[in-house]
Amino acid sequence: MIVFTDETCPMRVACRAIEGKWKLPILYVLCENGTLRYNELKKALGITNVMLSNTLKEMEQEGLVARVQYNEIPPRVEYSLTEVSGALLPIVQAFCAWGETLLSLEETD
Amino acid sequence: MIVFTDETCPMRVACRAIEGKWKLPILYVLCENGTLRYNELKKALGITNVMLSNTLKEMEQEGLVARVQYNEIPPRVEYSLTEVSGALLPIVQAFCAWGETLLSLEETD
DNA sequence: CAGAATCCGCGTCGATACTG
DNA sequence: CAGTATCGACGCGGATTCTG
Repeated sequence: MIVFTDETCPMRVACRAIEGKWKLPILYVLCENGTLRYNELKKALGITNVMLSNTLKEMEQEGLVARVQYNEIPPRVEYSLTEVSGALLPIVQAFCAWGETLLSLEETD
Repeated sequence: MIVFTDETCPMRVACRAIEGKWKLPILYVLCENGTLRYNELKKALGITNVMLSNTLKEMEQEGLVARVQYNEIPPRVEYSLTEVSGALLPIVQAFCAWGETLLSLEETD
């Protein structure tokens, strides 16, 4: 029987990579909109500074987002997908499509 | 710009459906193994009674798992995917494949 | 076997204010 | 503009025990 408890269970590894409330949403808006600035992410997500900056920092370390900082005034920092997270694009889109069917199911009851 | 804050954002709807620590893992083991009994789920996941029974109850109400109870002694209850959650199968598998690539990346560093 | 009940720590998450 | 600092609440999630 396939189990989730194995350290090498791929689903376990994948789940750990996107755990938390905001990682998937962040990947989503980056998928849909491409490169975004910090405040654009914030608006698109409806997230607080604490959660956004912490989550982005984690994701950067895990290689899920790329951060580019321009030394201008006012500051400009842009976030985008990486090679690793870019591979999630079809999955994100399929997952989204599934969300649409859920939505249409809700309407009919 | 595509935003996550809209109530009708499909990603938002989809995320809400699988939120929490255990819903995706449960769907995964049901995808991989087919119908499972309560204790089989428990073993495959490494989850406590509280979390398993609560999460299953939620998922049943949301239409993500089907519960069939046989009135035998000792009791037997079997859980399986539904039409709605069955649609997630390709996504779960793709997500798993992504987990494999993560795993292979970990090995090489 | 398939849960329900209870108790509780700790991490998640958010609001608010502040800074280079 | 792009964050950091601090504080606090809430509830997720777990250990243990018990039941039909």
